[in-house]
Amino acid sequence: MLLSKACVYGIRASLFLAARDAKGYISIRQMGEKLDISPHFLTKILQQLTEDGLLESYKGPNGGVRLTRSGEEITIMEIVKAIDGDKLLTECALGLPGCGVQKPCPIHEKWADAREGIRKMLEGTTLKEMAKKGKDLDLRLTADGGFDID
Amino acid sequence: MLLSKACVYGIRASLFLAARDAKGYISIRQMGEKLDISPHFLTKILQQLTEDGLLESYKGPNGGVRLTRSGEEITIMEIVKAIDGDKLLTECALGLPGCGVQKPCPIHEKWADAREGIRKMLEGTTLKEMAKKGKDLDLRLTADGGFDID
DNA sequence: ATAATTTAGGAGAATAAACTCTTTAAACCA
DNA sequence: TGGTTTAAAGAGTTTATTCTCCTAAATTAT
Repeated sequence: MLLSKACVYGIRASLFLAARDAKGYISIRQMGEKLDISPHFLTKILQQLTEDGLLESYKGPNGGVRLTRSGEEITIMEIVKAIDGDKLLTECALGLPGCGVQKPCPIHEKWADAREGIRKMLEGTTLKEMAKKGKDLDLRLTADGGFDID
Repeated sequence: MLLSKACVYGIRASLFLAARDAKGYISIRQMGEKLDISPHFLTKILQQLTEDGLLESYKGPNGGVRLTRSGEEITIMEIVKAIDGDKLLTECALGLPGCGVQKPCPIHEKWADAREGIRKMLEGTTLKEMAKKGKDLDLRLTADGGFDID
């Protein structure tokens, strides 16, 4: 699999946040229910995004999490890096120790090309853009198969 | 990770076979030692390739495995499919249940493009081609970091 | 025949990933 | 102050992957 489940959950939750019109905090429990992700697990995942500065959290009643920056400025790449790291974009596809530019493995170059495609996709896609498309076309995000946020 | 470890091991072993000048069987134990992969584990993995018809095996002294077809005709795609299946090329990147053409998720289209890059890489790379490049340039394949086969 | 070599097959251990539960800390409200 | 709501932190459980080991079956050599 390209992305870990934790990473996918993180993306979906971030997308959910970007799609919300409301600016305030929303609780992770609520999000978990909407997205059909265990709230406890989601808490763990979003903690990483908070540590990385992508989200900010607030405790107590009416607390929760929200995006620190506008959805236009946040790419999926940032979320992937925060959760899965950047091994997807740096590591050799055959995982040979020490494979690099000096002494590459036989598919190093071809894989580098394919990887660039992935990088472009991740870097070239903002949360807002995805959220807008999702809302306009009523695409699939939440557990019920729709894009209803509120 | 894009490919499972088992899959990477399968590719490296197949590449090893394609790079050999000798036509006969070679034991999995020998290959495992050269490639620094547990022979028992490698046996399990290569069984899948044998079941899939990519390899043929022979028991007894001087037995082992060999490619059924010429290395020119075998692409990495076939090995990946035999070991990891084709979920990498069919499943949605966000893994949403039921995501498809009719009701895609918001990154469905972009991911489809990136995925095509991966598919082209896997389908467009033959074992022989990799083996030749590996030998010519003495690239990295075996545990010692070289491409010495015999 | 008997022993040696090798793949096949399956059970099991070790590790990692995914997920759950409990406790703690912060913030709010009555 | 005391209770409620929420994220944070960490321990524990389950599941999947990776890897090891043992036995069986096939083939060869003596």
